[in-house]
Amino acid sequence: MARPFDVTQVESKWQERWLTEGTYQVDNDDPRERFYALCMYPYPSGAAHQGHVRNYTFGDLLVRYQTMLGKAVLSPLGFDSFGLPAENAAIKAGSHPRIFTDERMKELKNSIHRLGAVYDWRREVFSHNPEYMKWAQTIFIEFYKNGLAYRANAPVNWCPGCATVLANEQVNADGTCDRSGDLVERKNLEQWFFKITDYAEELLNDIDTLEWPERVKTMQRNWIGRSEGVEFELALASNSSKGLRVFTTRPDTGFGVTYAVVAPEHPLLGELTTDDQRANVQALVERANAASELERTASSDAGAGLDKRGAFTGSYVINPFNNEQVPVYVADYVLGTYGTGAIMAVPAEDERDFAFAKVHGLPIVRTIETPADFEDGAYSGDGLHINSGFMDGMDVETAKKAAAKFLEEKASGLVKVNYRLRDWLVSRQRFWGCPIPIIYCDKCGMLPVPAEQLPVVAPDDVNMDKSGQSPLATHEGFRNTTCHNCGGPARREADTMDTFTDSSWYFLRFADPFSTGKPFDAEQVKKWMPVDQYIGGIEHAILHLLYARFYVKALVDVGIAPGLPREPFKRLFTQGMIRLDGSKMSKSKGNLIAPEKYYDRVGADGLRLFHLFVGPPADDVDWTEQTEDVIEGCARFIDRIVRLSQYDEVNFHDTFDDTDLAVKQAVHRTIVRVTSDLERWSYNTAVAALMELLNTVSKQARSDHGAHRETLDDSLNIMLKLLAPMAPHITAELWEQRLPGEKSVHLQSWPVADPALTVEETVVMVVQINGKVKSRVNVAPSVSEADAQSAALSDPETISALGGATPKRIVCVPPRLVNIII
RNA sequence: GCCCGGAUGGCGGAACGGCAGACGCGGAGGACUCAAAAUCCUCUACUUGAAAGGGUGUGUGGGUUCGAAUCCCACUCCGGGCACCA
Repeated sequence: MARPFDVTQVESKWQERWLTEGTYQVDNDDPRERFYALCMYPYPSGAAHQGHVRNYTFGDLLVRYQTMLGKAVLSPLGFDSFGLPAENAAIKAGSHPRIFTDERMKELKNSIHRLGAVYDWRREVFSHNPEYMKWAQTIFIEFYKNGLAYRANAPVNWCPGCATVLANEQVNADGTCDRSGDLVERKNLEQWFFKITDYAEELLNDIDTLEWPERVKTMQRNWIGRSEGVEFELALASNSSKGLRVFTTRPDTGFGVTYAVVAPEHPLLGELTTDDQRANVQALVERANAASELERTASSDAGAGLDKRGAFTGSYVINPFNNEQVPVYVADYVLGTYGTGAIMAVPAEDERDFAFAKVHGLPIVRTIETPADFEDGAYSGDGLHINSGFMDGMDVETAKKAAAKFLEEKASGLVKVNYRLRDWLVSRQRFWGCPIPIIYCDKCGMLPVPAEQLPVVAPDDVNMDKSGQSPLATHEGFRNTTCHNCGGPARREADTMDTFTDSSWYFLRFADPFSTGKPFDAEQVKKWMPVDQYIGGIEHAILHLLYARFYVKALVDVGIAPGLPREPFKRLFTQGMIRLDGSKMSKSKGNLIAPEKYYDRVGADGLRLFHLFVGPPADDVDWTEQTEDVIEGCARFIDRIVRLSQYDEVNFHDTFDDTDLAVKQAVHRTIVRVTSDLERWSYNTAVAALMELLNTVSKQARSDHGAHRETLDDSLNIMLKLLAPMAPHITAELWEQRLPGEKSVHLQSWPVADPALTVEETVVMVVQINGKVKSRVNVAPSVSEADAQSAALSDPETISALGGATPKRIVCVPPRLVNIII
């Protein structure tokens, strides 16, 4: 493809200039209105792929557009540089993850640079930078001191492939590891947790204040999983001073309780089990322990619940509603980690209880009248209560309140809210992460590492082989230390922090990486936060976006970020994925399309235009054979602009005439269109509008009649400004060629349309007969209803189409249409 | 099973109750050229018709409306999330 300019030369020239002239550096005391534009900082996996290109194209467009609007735009970038892939690659290559990571960072940075995306690199943050680690550890210690970080023995998700524990959020719905795909095992281990559950309510409520895609908000709401109910006591039949606490969201169905169930992990199970049932119970518990989390909690195609496995404990409890004895079972469909680990079972109104009751031959008592067409099974809808004593005749909502009151008085009942959200497990038994800054002293116990000893950095000569324990634990030099409190021997914590802790506050550090002696200066950060526009992939809908929200709230509360807004990301945009042959492009799948070949052929500008033009930014993109042609088409558009702005085959005339006015109007209407399209994330139509404008301008200028020189120049200059955020290199180059000595197109103000040029003098009004278009007439945009009607009825084509019929009714919507009903 | 999102020419998509298919890709024809590439111009939903013109058409079926791709109801298919959370 022969191009009218040297792409590589032009693009590298401008990339150098933006960098060396610090065009997009911005200071914290900048007096202009502020805008914080942020793309999720990447994991450095090597050269950029099309997903990165898409992400940074959108981000860069925003940075340049907001700058032209006159704002001080904060545009930082960094790297989420701790993580498993580097560690695994280093083990394989016999290298060190830092060497590996530094190389990948360099590659990625280079290919982002070649895209022409501009950042204030003075603010770069990367996780394995000791300075960043120091503050990450400081934050951990502050969380610890404020009771937000704690150590506990708990059943945790263990991934054998990654040889580490995982957070709940990193386990897929089918029980496999989000990263390696291995089946996750359940283990009891001492681990570190962050108390995200303290913030469950706030995290849930604040979702309403966010300008985020509904989809993401719904996913977070579901993940937090709030449910309101009553916790109360079922007294043991054998000893009424003791009770089994259960949680239910349906206290109104209490009269239908025909048994109770405890989880296999329930602390009271031993006591509840009678001697004659012990063998059965033992077998059930053993089977539940052996079963993977997958078998226990996941489901088959038949929906929730496999076979309802359980065993009778031999004990009975008293249902407080009717004082009847009901048997207590142990079953693995009840989870030890949710609610109280025990439930009251109401088979008539709960599907799972129903299935269990059927299998074990337990009675089913309906407490809600089922609708006439209801067949069989559990009925969970609304209806009037029956068989329910004082609740008979009440609807579900009313009965819930009555039952709660009853349980508060009679059964130590407590109205309670439970969340599906669990505390965030943050310790990892891996090497390439930020070490947890804690020591264990035999005399003084568990102590945070003092500030002056931070950061705790791992030594280089550690054996990282997967042995199931933390690599750092095997390094005696690291492990053994001295207690700063008593001077005696102590051991360091050998686990590292989840890398999601690093990505939970990097955006705060970006806003102020300059202050010394603290993670950041809250006063400085306050100038930029919250992020005005956050851009990233939908895959972070739960994990990163929930953790970061928690971090910011916690940082404010522990006093590291006083006065900061409690929500970090005001607006979020999630871009679509790029798919090749139906599956997501990713390094692990090995189906990447490198941008490099496009940089040489069509330029970063061509590739950027393609990503903007191919479809709505939020939609997925299918990379097909046609894609190559569309990319060529985008480069062709650039070439046409180059040729036109160099007056190639252009004719001129001397005086401004109607054809020039029409062009001028088209230009100003395009300003309106492009501006509104950029504001509403409709980049594909913004590019289309510019293509249309080029067609219009070029057609006139290259006709025999030609263009008025001054009008053409104005048109071209405005077009270059509108295109500048999308194709920054060529627009900067052409601007410089056309207007030498002027400041760069990127420092120009965004064009404003002249209202006098955007109004239409006449518009085409459609004339319909019975809703079908029969004719078109020209009318003034301000035409009255009466004039519109008479214009339609006197139109010859309409008269002939009517064929003498008398209109029954005429609908007038001036100036758009007249619809004649006959 | 529950909750979201989607379905428009050969293809990507446009149209925020008012001319369906902007813009681009592909395709056809033409100009330029010794020729090709590049570039430029014209046409391009389907169908019927020699043409003028007519008919049909936004996943399917209903509804609201003078008027529906757009709003409502039911369904089909595709994509995503959640899923024994009491």
